[in-house]
Amino acid sequence: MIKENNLTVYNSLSRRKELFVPVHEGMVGMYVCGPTVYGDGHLGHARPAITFDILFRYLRHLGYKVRYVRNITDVGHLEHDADEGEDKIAKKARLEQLEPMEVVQHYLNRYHKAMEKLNVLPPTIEPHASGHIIEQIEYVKKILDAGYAYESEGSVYFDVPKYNADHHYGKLSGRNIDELLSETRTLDGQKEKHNPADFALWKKAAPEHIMHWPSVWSEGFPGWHLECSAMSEKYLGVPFDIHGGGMDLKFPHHECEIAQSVATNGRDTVKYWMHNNMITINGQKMGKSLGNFITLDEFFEGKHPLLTQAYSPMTIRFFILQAHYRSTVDFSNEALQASEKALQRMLDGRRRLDEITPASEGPASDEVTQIAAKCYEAMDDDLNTPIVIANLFEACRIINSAKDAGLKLTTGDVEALKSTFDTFLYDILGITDEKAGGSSQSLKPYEDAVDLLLSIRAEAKAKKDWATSDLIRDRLAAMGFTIKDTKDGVEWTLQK
RNA sequence: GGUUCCUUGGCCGAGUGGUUAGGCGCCGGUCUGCAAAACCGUUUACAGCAGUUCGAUUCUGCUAGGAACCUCCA
Repeated sequence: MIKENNLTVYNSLSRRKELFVPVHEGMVGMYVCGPTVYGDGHLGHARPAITFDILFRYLRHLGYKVRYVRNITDVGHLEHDADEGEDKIAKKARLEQLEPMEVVQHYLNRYHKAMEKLNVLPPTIEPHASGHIIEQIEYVKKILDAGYAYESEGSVYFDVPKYNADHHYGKLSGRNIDELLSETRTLDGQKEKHNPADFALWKKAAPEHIMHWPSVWSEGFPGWHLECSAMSEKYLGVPFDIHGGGMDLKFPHHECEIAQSVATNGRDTVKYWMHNNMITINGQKMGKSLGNFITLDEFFEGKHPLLTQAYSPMTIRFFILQAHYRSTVDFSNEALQASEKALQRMLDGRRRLDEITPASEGPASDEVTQIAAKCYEAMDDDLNTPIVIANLFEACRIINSAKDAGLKLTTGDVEALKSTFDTFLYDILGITDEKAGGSSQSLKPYEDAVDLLLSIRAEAKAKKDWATSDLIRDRLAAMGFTIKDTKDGVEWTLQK
């Protein structure tokens, strides 16, 4: 059963927000371009993963059965000039003297671990490009049959001008063919192409190329853009609902996907194209090739010259969600620290909610019920997570006022607030509270020891023995414990 | 050069043709043996110029600055 809703999403193709209506009632197929696994995941990878995780979670919350496909690119991406067409994965493998698939597995494992820390749900299907060579070869054949491709020296190229005569090549990125024809840079292999704007569907492997497969054209490997067309259609059918990815993939990657799909199917296969914006560092895109990226593990451990401290995965997640997914967001320690504190305030609010004793029986007030309604409204408005968060902070203010300023809440208020937090903060935004789960058995005796010290301090305080009480407080603080004297007694936490 | 887009208060970041974003910080207050923490409250903005309008931060044009893409890239 689908919840009553008016979800609108910004469709990059139409450049406007559109009401989301699935192709098949009650079901959603979404495909998101996943990572190329030849290096550690960095902050940039977290953006699409989290953005589309939110979409995935929200669609499921609304009651849709969602098939979420996110691919693993482990073949086919070419290095530029100097590498002479050698596959990126293969190149790295040679440098490290490992099997290509060993490199893939290594980085894929690390990627999965980072995603798990960020509480990004796994997609329902995670296909590897290397596992779909047959499908990709079949796809090339279909494009050849449709007449939009040609073979040349063992490689197969997509005939962009021919395609553009029948359809519009460039409609997603807003490019027109004339400028592409005149401005595309000359790369090697150019002579084989009829036109510089044409792109490879199948590439004949050079002798030193490690990863290659047999085909009727040559021993080679599939072109850069083919895997997403082949795998999305295989698992989601035609047409399907949502295709996502980073904005940097609009051209050429997604433009070429559209061309391939339209050439094969004679129609558009994607209903909604969605693109997350970039994360910048000092105003510039964070990326592998720019050498200015910080890996996720470096964030979690604080080990990078640009980082003044470690940031927890939840801080990173919250930081990303505090900006809209279509805006660029600029990394800085100051911004991350602000998010860290903001997240604490949010989680404290939820925890304090459990400590509130309702002042009376009764239904929830309008002020309280409006919060959830506003959260739904914000999510429906193209996943406006910053507004959701702002509304949850409003809920925090109410909770804190009840706790500290005598605001009276009814049983209905408290229940409604709990439900709002659990739905939006935990289920939809995917924020977890690491402290809420209770501690592991092995730590218990140590925790008891800290409690014991603090109870001695309490006795000292009662006797106005400030020297002893301050000694315990200050020495514990020096070890990394934060001691909080609250109205209801002492609380402590250990900073990681 | 082309395409697309951005410029909001000390900082990060929403949004809107007239009505409170939110967070962090600052400041004030409550609490406290002191402190920290916590909580409450407060603060102010829409790059510049011109136009449309009763009224523009929000629409249009120009100027300045910046970004992404045009090459693997989230």
